[in-house]
Amino acid sequence: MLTFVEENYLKAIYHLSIESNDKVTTNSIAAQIQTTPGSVTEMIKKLSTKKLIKHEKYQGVILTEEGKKVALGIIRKHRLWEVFLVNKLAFAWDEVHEIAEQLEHIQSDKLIEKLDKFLGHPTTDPHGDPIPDVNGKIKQLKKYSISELGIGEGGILIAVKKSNPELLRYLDKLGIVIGEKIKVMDIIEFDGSMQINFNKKLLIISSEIAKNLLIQKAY
Amino acid sequence: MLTFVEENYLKAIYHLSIESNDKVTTNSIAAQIQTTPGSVTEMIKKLSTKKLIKHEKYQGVILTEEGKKVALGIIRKHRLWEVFLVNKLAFAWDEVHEIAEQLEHIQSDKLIEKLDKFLGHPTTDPHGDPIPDVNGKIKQLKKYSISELGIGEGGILIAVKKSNPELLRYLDKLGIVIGEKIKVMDIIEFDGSMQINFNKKLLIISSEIAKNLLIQKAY
DNA sequence: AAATAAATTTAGAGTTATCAAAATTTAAAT
DNA sequence: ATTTAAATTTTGATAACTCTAAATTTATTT
Ligand SMILES: [Mn+2]
Ligand SMILES: [Mn+2]
Ligand SMILES: [Mn+2]
Ligand SMILES: [Mn+2]
Repeated sequence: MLTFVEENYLKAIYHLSIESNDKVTTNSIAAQIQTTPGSVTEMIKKLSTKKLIKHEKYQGVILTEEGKKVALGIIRKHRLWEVFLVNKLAFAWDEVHEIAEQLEHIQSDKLIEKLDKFLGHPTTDPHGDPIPDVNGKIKQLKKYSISELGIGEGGILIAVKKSNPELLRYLDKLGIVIGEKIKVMDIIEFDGSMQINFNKKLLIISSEIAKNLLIQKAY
Repeated sequence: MLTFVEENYLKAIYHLSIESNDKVTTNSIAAQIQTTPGSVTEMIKKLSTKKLIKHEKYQGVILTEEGKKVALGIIRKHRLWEVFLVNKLAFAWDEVHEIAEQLEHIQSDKLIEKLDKFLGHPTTDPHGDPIPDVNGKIKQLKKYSISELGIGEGGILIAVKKSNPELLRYLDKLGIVIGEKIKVMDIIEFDGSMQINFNKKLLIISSEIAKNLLIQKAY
């Protein structure tokens, strides 16, 4: 049985490993979890002896198969609870992440099975992120940030990179929601901001916002 | 902000104070929480400095108004989650207590408000226990254990004293459910077991079971 | 190739909660 | 009123996690 803290470390390492496609560094973990490098090193030792991660001194860590399975289990719980909060309790999508951070640690396999059924076996959470299945299988469909696109390119908005409440509320304000068509109309060289066509409306977004909008390319 | 452990102590002290109508002893807390008297004394000091309980050395503790409010808030959460688990996720009534023990510590006032609304503002949990309102008001209608009754007396079964899974499953087996009429038909002097009329069926129950069946007297 | 900078680990110490066992106080029995 | 028993508190030690600051290793400049 893992502690609350151990679970959070595994989840953080998983997320960082997806971003970097490589070994995860001590400092990046410290930044993600908002703790100090010294604490991270301590926990790395612990998770290593439990064979949840592999670690060579000064060389960063990677999750073992077992560690990855645990991490995906927590992410599954997190995202299912987010669906519950939005679809059943009528929370806004920017309010649910913090609460799900707590709910993801509730221990009961049966609870998650029943919750999944109650929600109608959803495949994505309110921010467009895929929900791993019971066995930890996750459908990672290739996502492109619109900041990588050129003029005239576009697709369907499927997710938002960071579930930051301020970001999500701003998107609400602009009328940007998941599932609609988005297309790059112009790129302003000066600051990288973009003119986009979202659902037949023209909008200007900063490069910082653009980075956070993830699409599935339309063929 | 209280820790998980502090919350559990306050809840335990509240429950014990209801049973005893008096100061709660160190040993009874230790038994309830399944810990040692030494640990209880340590925590008593901590909760006293936080003014959540009052304590005189060797004389037991009582909750302050603030402590009572906190305890009732946790009980409110516990019982609302139990309703959710039974009514929405189709758990059996003997399966929910353990999970609610975890869920009761999730911190979010808004979550509980919304959950309460989603459940239709229930007034009792699946075991018949009253749910405190947002302000900590609890409708403690007078409950009588049928073990205190004489032959011919009875009422409506409104609650079960202990939410012990084995007990609850046995009651299921006997067909004993909350909300139906119950009446004492005979008392066997030898071991205190009782013959009861439950919902027009005759049943024999041990004195141990009888103690746990709580009724509201019919007038 | 040295020197400097950055990242990582180690060392030492603090917090919260736990336990077993000893010491103290209160309650019960003789 | 003593003695004995029971309840409670204190003491000393441990576990999990945290921090700051010093020491070490690796990476980057010059
Ligand atoms: Mn989230
Ligand atoms: Mn978390
Ligand atoms: Mn319960
Ligand atoms: Mn609890």
